[in-house]
Amino acid sequence: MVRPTMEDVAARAGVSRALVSLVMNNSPKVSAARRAAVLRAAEELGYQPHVMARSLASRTSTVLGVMVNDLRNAFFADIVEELDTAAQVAGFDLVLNTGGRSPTREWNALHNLLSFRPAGIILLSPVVPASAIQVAAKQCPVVLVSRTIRSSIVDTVNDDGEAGSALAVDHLVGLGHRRIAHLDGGGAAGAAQRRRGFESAMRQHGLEPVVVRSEHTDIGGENAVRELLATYERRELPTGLVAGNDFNAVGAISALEEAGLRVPEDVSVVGYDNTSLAALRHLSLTTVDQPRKDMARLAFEALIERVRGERTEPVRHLLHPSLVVRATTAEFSQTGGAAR
Amino acid sequence: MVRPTMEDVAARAGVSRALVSLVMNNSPKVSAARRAAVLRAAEELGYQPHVMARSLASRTSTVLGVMVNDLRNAFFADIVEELDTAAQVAGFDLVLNTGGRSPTREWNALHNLLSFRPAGIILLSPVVPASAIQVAAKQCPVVLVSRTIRSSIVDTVNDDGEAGSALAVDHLVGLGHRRIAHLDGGGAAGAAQRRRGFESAMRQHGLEPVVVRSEHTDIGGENAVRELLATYERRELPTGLVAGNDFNAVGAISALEEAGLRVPEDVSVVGYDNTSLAALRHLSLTTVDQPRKDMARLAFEALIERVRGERTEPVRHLLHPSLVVRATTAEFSQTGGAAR
DNA sequence: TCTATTGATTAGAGCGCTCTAATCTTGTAG
DNA sequence: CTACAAGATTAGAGCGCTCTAATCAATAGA
Repeated sequence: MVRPTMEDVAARAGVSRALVSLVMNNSPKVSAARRAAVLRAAEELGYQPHVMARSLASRTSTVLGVMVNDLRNAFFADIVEELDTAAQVAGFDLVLNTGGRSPTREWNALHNLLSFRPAGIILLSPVVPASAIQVAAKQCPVVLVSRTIRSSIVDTVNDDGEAGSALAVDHLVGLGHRRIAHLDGGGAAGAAQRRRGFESAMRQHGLEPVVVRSEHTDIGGENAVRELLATYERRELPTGLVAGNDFNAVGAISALEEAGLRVPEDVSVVGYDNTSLAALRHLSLTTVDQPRKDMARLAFEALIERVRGERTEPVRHLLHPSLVVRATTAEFSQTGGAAR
Repeated sequence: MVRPTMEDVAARAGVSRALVSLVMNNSPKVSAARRAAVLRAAEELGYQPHVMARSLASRTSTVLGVMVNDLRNAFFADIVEELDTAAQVAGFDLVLNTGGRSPTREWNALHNLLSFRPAGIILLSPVVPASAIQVAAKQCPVVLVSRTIRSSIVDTVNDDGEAGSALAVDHLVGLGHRRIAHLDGGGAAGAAQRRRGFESAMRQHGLEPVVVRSEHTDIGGENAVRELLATYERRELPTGLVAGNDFNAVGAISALEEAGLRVPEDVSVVGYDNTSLAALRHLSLTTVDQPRKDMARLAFEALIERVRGERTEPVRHLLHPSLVVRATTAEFSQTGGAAR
């Protein structure tokens, strides 16, 4: 288990430790002969530089701290995957933490990341108070994804939840729907923006926004629809639903079908997030897609720019979502739709 | 961005660096007065030990390397989340890599992990050759999840895919089904075992196993069912389907319903993996559940045992999956099922 | 009063590397 | 043959910490 050090390689190659260091960092000022000798010695010994020692000595870090509040959320898992891909290319390593949606746990996690003296930190939808983020940002560059903050030293990357909801509303209105309801995600991340976007888009169309309190789960969607069914007469029922997210949409569809209403013939439903769920042909959910890849890329780039000191002005990316039209939305028909 | 060091804390507290070190590692041999003074100085300066420096000096590591072939796969994301939770409790930090299902990329990722001189490494369903794993295992303890290997220094944690399929078969047979087909996952991880388990379970019941080549996707499930429909007369069609995974099952259900067959009245379908998909009330898929939490826990424990040197014998955990019965399976009825 | 003994504190070497400055080689011009 | 610049190599300090061994202080025993 005891691994060779630079000293060992130097001895075997018959050169100094400093020369080995130069070779390992492929410095141009090493003669071809020595370089070959060192490389061979390293190969024979199975030598590999010690990242931490290197980091200590060079006062630089190749570590990027990543804290994700919940990795089970496919959205964040996707982002992490993209971040890692970019990091590998750029020669960085990810130290990853989960915050479990708990401020205190996140606070600890953040501390752990900082104790690595990382080059930078990316926080995915953190729930810690802004002050904690500000403290971290004084130690190294910090980029926030799916969270905003008023700070001149923190960059943020968000999708425009308001625009996303507006996209859904516009789509439904374009299909002739007038009575449209939003299933609100409550306190979930991004839910507030989605609701705001829904409301203002509806008003823009001169329509009255109907908002039902719900949750970002399928059960939440079911309950919300039941409430709708209990509140409105059949003929007054909204014919278009803008769900808080895809799970919510699926639940809504279940409850609608249970009540004898067909989707999309009687009611059109739009989800949000474009999860793998939505793409299933079985569901073919019309939904709003957040450009995760772009978000990850921009977050990574913003961080690296700061790390390299290429920029000091804060940057706030607000990405435009897009609508993926599938089979749960259709033209509004007075009569209640044609058969399939 | 320049952070205080132990020296700074020592100076402010009026003690030596060594004493600060003792306090930071809460050694019992420090007087209460000094401890308080040091702690206060540290607090005031916002001092935090430098993990890498500590690691270098102490010749120990709190880093656990984790390589996951695909984080987008919810199964692995769940495992990572669990691993991190355990790691945080035990005082370890995760350095995470993704392998992108590519042997060469995985090989690089593995090297990156090793360059941290981690305390141990956990590989989630790696595709690198066994020899590479063996090489890594000579440098630090290695635990494999969802992958087997013949090695005396590597621990493994797997779910018993054969048993899982058998569970599905037993369930269907118990419901009276006799013509049962398996939608094979092809080269996907674990697919071979699931098929073997299916075949032997069927034979055990004195039944002829029917295997249709498919994939672990919904499209794959649809195509497999279409093939089945094209091959068999209606009355000869399998009445039970054991899908390769949940996505596959959903696709199969789509194709069945498209062909006018009802699930579960005409055909019962069992998935595999118990993804969030299966739990949706809309689908309510009967499926096989892999005990992810247990798998993560056992993997972590196995690694820590090795790290602590408490065990040198390899351990091979084979976990028993369980069947989650939901609404896509029902008793076989000669007539083609009762109404709902 | 002096010496053990125990407990608290510190000096200083060293972990594996980088980096600056110094030294050693060449090659070339005078 | 000397001088010197350019290139190649190395010595050695130092990154922030730990850890062993040494030192120091205070109490107890004789």
